[in-house]
Amino acid sequence: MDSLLSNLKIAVPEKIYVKDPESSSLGKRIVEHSILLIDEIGFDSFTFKKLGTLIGSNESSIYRYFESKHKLLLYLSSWYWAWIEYQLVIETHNLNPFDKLQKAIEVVCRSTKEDSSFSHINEVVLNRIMINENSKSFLTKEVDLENKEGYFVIYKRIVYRLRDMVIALKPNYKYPSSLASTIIDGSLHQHFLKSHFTSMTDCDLDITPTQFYKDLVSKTLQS
Amino acid sequence: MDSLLSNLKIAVPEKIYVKDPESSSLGKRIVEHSILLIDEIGFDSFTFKKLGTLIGSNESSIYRYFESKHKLLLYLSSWYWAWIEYQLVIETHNLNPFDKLQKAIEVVCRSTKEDSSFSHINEVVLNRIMINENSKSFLTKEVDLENKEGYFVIYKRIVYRLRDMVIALKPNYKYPSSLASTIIDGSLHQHFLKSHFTSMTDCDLDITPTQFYKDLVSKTLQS
DNA sequence: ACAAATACGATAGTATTACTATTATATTTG
DNA sequence: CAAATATAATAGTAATACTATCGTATTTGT
Repeated sequence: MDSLLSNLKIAVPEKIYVKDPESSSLGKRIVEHSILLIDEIGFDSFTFKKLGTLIGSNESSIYRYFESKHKLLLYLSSWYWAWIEYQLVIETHNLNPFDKLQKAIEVVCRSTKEDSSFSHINEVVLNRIMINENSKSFLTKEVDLENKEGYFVIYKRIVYRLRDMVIALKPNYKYPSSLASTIIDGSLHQHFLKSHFTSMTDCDLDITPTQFYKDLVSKTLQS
Repeated sequence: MDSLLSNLKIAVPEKIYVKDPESSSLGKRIVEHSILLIDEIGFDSFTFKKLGTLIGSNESSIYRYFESKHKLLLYLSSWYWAWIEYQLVIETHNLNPFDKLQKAIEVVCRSTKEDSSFSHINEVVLNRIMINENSKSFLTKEVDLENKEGYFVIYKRIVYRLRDMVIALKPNYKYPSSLASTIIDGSLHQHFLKSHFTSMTDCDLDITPTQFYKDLVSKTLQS
């Protein structure tokens, strides 16, 4: 899988960036270290100035790639979901409807354990960022405008893929879209609870969000 | 009826505020209009200076009630969940386990349609704020510290109540806590999708998040 | 190889934010 | 009526989230 990925470029909606960070080594360093810095100090405290200092570059140079830190978060989010989508397509290929959905849940709910190192992006850390910060990419007053601009297409496509698998397995189920979006958003939430509010989840070292959602979905669709 | 009486006067953890906003008319005006202003411009653009101007008071006076806008959000969130808990206890009283859980789901998932006007707080608008901003109250780097300080006790108590109802109905179900927290967080998310990402949810004018979660839970626990 | 285009770094500047501190005045209470 | 308390007004600070300009380095096309 790693070798396949090395020939593929994760495609992110163009309007998100001013200049494609994949097109230069500075751009790659910006993305690479923004992930590490956001993970370390949190998105709220993260600034382009701090990032500039960290990578020995200038604040103004970073603005030539991303017009704001919010756009950078949208970029990271899109990249993450594109990467998940890639795994989703490959790993669910050629399975029967039931196994396909079960495998899909596994792909979207599992926590990333290994940095595939086919790129400058550390997927383990990026996964942590998504758990802590992903909601902030759409919980804004500009969400409708940004949605129109296409900034959330990849995220939505994942939900559609899951929804279609639900429909394929159980055509008369009434809430395939809501079930799909609940799994995606809910599993990030369960991972968060696991780290910060252990009393509100059953997930721990032994039980994973994947198991919870696999069980939930199979019971919901069996009857 | 355990904590019903103690919640009649909506009780918020004391450490959240510097001075109890319920103790003065200025305090009440701060809370009342912060809700309206956050709803209008969003929490990210909300500042104490703007609120001061709006209520014809001074920024510095607001700081005597809340030490930061984040603490104010924690206050609003606690107030909201305390108010939900109040309804939860009353409306689920004396029902059998199945009806009790179904009613509980209704209470936590329904959108507020009427301002009960028993206070200066507009519950309809507060409900909208929770849909858009509630996650921001815990998705921070300070979450563990603030959790220790007890800022999330009411929110957690709601999850525990739901969890206990799940256990009462189906003692051998493996994931009662995760199911409970999924309902609470997930229903706010479904409401958000309904307003901004209609293609990712089945909820609309006819179908409510309540229906989706009632169906989900009864199917999950029946088998 | 050379000019032109582009990228980057350095510096400066702006309006706003998220506060803290001080003092003066108004209001409540004992 | 005095003392205590609450509020308002003003000022100030460091940081944020940018924009603008300019000079130099690097890349590129011919």
